[in-house]
Amino acid sequence: MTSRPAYLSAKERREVTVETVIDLAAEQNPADITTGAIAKRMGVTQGALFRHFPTKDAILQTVMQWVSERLLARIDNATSTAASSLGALEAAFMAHIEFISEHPGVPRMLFGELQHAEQTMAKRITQTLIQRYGERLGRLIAEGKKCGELAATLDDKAAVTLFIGTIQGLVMQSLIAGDIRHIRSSAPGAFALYRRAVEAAN
Amino acid sequence: MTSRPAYLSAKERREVTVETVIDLAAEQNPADITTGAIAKRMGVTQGALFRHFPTKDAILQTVMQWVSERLLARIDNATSTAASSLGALEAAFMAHIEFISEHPGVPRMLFGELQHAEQTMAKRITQTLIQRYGERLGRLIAEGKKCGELAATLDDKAAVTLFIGTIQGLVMQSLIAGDIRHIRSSAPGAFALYRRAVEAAN
DNA sequence: ATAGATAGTAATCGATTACTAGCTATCTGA
DNA sequence: TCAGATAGCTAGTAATCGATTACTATCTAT
Repeated sequence: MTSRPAYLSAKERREVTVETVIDLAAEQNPADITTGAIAKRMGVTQGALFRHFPTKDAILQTVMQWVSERLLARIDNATSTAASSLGALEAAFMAHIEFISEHPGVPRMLFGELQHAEQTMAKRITQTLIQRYGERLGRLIAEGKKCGELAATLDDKAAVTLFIGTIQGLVMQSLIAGDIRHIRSSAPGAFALYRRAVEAAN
Repeated sequence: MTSRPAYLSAKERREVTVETVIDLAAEQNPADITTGAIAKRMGVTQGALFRHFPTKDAILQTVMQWVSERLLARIDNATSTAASSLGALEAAFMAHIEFISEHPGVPRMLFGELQHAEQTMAKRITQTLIQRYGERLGRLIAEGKKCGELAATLDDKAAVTLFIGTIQGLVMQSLIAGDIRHIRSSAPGAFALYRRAVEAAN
C-alpha cells in the first residue's frame, strides 16, 4: 500500500491544479470558480495556490495552455490517419467531440475567456488556440476542394466558421439539456449535415 | 427646449435599466456587470436601482424577458411574410442576425445565463426562450420536408441545432475578431451553407 | 397650495474576493 | 543526519460586491 506523499512537488501541484479547474468548470460557471473553490477541491488551503501561481489569471493561463496543447494534438493525430479530406474533417470533428465529452468544462471556459473585455493573457492564449484550429481546418478544406471532394464554389472561411458553429450548437444544446452525454449521440447527425453543406454534388 | 424630468417613473426607470444592461453587455463580460456599473451608466446612485428591483437577478430576469419578447416577435414577423419554408428559414436567420447587430450584448448574455449552475429565474427564462425558438424552427423544417423543399431524410432536431449553431459560429467569430459588424457581411455566406445542408437535392 | 406618495441620495453593512506575511511541516541531497 | 529548500497553514489584508437604512428631493392629485 503506497501512501501518497503529504506534499506535492511544484510541478505536480500545478498539474493537479489545472485538472481541478477543468473539473470544476464542468460543474459550474467558469466565471464563478474562485481560488478558494479550487483549493478546497484539492484538499489544500486557499493561500497554498499562490505558492505555485503568482495570480489567478496565471492559473487560467496554464489551464488554457493545457487545453490548447491537448486539443490541437488530438486534432492533428486524428486527421493524420485519415484517407480523404472529408474523412479528416470527420475525424477532427469526432476527436473534438470526444475531447469535450471527457472535459465538459472546456468549451465553457473557452467561451468564457473570449467574453472578457480586457486582453488578459488567458484570453490571448484562447484566441491563438482558435486561430490555429481554424488554420488546420482551412488547410483541410482547401485540400478537399482541390481534389474535388468538396464543392469548388465553397466559401472556405464560411466552412470553417460552420464547422466550429456545428460543435458550438451541440454544446449549447447540451447546456440547455443539462446533460453533456447527449453530445456524443447527437454528433454523427450533426456532422452528416455539415458534410451535406460542404461536399461536392455527385 | 424640453428639459427631461429630474426623476423618472418606476416604469420608465425599469425600461432604461434594461436598455442599459444590454448596452453594457455589448462592451464587457455580462458576468462582470455590477449594479454599480449599471447605475453609473444611468447617472444614478447604485442604491437607487433597488427602488425598482428587489435583487440583481430580478434585473437580469427583466432583461431576458425583454430579449425573449423582442427576438421571438422579430422571428415571427420575419417568417410570416415568407413564401416558402426555406425562405422563412432565411428570413428568420437574417432577422436574428439583424437583432444581434443592433444588440451585440444579447448573445453574450444568453450564453452567460445558460452557463450558471444554479437554476436562477433569469436562466429559466433564457431556457424557455431557446425552447420556443427551437419549436418555431422545428415547425418550419417539418413544413419544408412535407412540401419537398427540404430533404425528406433530414434529421429535424439536428437541423434545428445546426441553425442555432450556425449563428453561434458567427457570434464566436465576431467575438474573436472583436468586431461585431462583420457578422452582417458573413451572414449570407453562412446561411448559404446551411441551405445546402438541409435543402432537397435537385 | 399642499399633503401624501414616490424617486433618488448618502452612507454603511456583511459577505466574498484575490492576494500576502510569517510561521510550520515536510522533503531532499550531501 | 541534518541543514537548506520548499510546500503548506494560519491569519490576516484591502477592495469590491449586492443589499439596506434613514433621509431628502421631486412629483402628483385633490
